[in-house]
Amino acid sequence: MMALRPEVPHSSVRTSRLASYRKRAHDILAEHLAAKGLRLTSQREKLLEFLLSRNSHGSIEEIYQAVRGAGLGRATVFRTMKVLEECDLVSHLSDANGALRYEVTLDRPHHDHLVCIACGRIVEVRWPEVEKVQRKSCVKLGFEPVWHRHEIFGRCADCGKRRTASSAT
Amino acid sequence: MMALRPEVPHSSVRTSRLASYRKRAHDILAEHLAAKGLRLTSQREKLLEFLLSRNSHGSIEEIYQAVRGAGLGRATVFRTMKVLEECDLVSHLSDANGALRYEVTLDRPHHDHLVCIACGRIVEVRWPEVEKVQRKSCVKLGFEPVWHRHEIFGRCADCGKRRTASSAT
DNA sequence: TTCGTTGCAAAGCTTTTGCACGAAT
DNA sequence: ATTCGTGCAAAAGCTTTGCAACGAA
Repeated sequence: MMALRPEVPHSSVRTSRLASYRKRAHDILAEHLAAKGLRLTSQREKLLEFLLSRNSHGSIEEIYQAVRGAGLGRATVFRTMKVLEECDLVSHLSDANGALRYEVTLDRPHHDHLVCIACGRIVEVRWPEVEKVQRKSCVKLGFEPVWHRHEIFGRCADCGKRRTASSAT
Repeated sequence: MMALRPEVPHSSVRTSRLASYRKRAHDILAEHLAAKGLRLTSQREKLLEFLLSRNSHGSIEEIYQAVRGAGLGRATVFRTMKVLEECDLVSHLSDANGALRYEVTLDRPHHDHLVCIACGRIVEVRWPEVEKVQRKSCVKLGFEPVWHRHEIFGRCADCGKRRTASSAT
């Protein structure tokens, strides 16, 4: 069921830069809340902190299990993820069952996902050409895009091999 | 809430061709069922018939409301849509709320969807280049695609205009 | 006759909501 | 002191499942 792996923003970053990255994320949240007359609570801070430290397409349930020890309720996780999405710190995708998953997007280029239906692994792929085609289509049709979802479900290399090994289809 | 509009397979087709189209769909279903040792029931036929006659991204609920008069239960609609999807007569997409929607795919080229979050309208778009990019990526990564989902959510031309008319954002 | 299929209602999941208490400003 | 946020549990969607009756082969 896909453990949450610790992951660093881009590739490997020095501690100093990491700290500033977190600070920036924190500031973005604080500003967003202030601008909307909302409050910076310990729950919102803890959840953001957790996401920044271990970021890998976590489902709400996984995220909740990880932070409930810190006293966060399930409903708060749902509610807070929405707030974080509003300030573009995270964005959601949905897994094969349609359940929500989130990933941190601050400073990360846009990408789409290949989702393995056998092991649940999620691979990120960058498709600049695809984005260009999409944008052109939308302009042409007068369609104003707000968000999109582009996921390919199938068998990853490992699971494909494992399958061929036992029975040839 | 998107009425189901009558729609003809491609553009406009003569009755004779339409009849053969339906017959072919029926045959595909019958063969699929026979091959799997399953049975051709009146419910499965009625549902297929309905979908062929009025095909437009119907949600399960809409489809159910349309055929319940004919004595089909909601569970049967869910179950039958899965069977029809297995023989490639229909395929599903999900709307902004994540609920299932189905469309007939027999003889229809692959396409993706622009979904209006204001009025629910679904526009189909063909993106051959996007498909090519996807295929290449999958081959390169050894990822064996099974199905995919590519939907852009936003405001359609009409809803965008309607919005600008009242308040400028 | 056999066994897949159906409708119904109950159960399952994920997500949302109502409410009283707690906390940020 | 306000007013928003939180946790809990209940409620709400959507989909699946158990089961006795039914019907296709």
